[in-house]
Amino acid sequence: MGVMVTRAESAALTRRALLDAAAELLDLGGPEAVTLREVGARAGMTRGAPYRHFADKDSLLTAVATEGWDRISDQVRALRTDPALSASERLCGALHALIGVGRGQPHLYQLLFRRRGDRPGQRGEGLDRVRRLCAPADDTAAAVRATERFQDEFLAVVAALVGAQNARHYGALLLTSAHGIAGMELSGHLATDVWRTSADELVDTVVRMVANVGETA
Amino acid sequence: MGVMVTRAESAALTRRALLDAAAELLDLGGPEAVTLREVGARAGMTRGAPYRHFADKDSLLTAVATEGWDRISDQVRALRTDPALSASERLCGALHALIGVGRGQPHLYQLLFRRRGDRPGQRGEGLDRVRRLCAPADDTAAAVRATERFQDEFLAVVAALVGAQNARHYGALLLTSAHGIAGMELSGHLATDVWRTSADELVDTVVRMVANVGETA
DNA sequence: GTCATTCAGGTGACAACGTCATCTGAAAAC
DNA sequence: GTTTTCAGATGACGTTGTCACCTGAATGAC
Repeated sequence: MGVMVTRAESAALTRRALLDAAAELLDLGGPEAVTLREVGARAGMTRGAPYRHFADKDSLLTAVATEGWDRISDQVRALRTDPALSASERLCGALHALIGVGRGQPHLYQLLFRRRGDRPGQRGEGLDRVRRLCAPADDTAAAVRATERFQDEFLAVVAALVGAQNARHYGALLLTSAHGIAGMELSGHLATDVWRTSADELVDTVVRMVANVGETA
Repeated sequence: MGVMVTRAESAALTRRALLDAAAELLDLGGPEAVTLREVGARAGMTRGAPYRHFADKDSLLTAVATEGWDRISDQVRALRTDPALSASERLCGALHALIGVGRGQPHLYQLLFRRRGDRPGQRGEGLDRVRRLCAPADDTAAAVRATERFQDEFLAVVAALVGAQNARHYGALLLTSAHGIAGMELSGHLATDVWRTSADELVDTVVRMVANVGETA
């Protein structure tokens, strides 16, 4: 086994371990279960160690969300550049990719669509009064970049179906609808005796409606 | 001022005060800000008092959500029975009522669509081993009833526009869409340079699409 | 009217958590 | 070789949810 020497490599490795542990705990029990102590323990360290890599717990979760967005963006990109798929198939695939996250990793999904700027009361500058590195702003900026990348990818998929003119409006419509479907399925508000339908049916209907408009208009 | 005598009246009054305090704190700073100590203080009591009226913090929040659903249900009912409104106006009104909650009371809105059965690790039976009253199950059952009432009201509004046959499917479609629009507006994911549209525009588009289908079909 | 019971509320305590200041040892820079 | 940097450990503090225990007043039985 290669002995780890350089400090940069070690830091990158521990940061990765911290992110993995946080993501795993998030999947298991939501943000409440992401305890800095448990994260540190799973990464083979003690409680205060994460503070060397993340400003606070919120920054850690934000970094997890950033990687989640990156992963979805990659999925959408793969769909968009798959020559074996039609435009509508690519769109359906992108929407189902999003909903799939809601099903498989509901806590991560909620984290992805968390309210921005919800950073709870910061208690002033601390940690030897020096920690200018890994400031909270950096993590949020990276998260915003990641979501923008997803939005661009998704917009391109929509534009291929309804044209560049209507892409923005109908892209927002499709994304918000899929988000609402995923959210209500996730929260259990969709599986009621009242609505006797499924998330997949709803997605199909929305896509069909938008596709019809895209053709006629 | 009338002196409070009977114990039942006193209990009902303090329960009301607790709910009001919790709702106010929720609006101010989200569920994290709803501290049992602060709730008790605002209700003129000490920290442990709420446990005589609610099983735990989660039950208190669930009760707040129940009242939120009740209020929205009343709004929709008022719209539904307003003779001065057309069917589509009633639908738009109901959707905007929901989105209005997302704008005015975002934390309450998120609480309304919170995942069911997310009750975090209950630590066993406590409080003198007697507290069979105000069990957590009661609050959740009441919350479910409240959401069902909303669903029924909303379904009736939709049925008046697209007919009873398609009401369930398109009702779910409209509700999920509105929920997604509200959620993404609330989280800030809608106000991006990518989607140059607004929540109101999206709602109008969705309603128009569904109305068209309702007419043609 | 008397007395036992119920029960809303107060109080002390505990564990868990986020976070900070401080310390330490090794890598890195010079 | 010396100094600086910095990842990580450790002790500590304040806050929070929750519990067991206690108290006093309203309630119901007789």
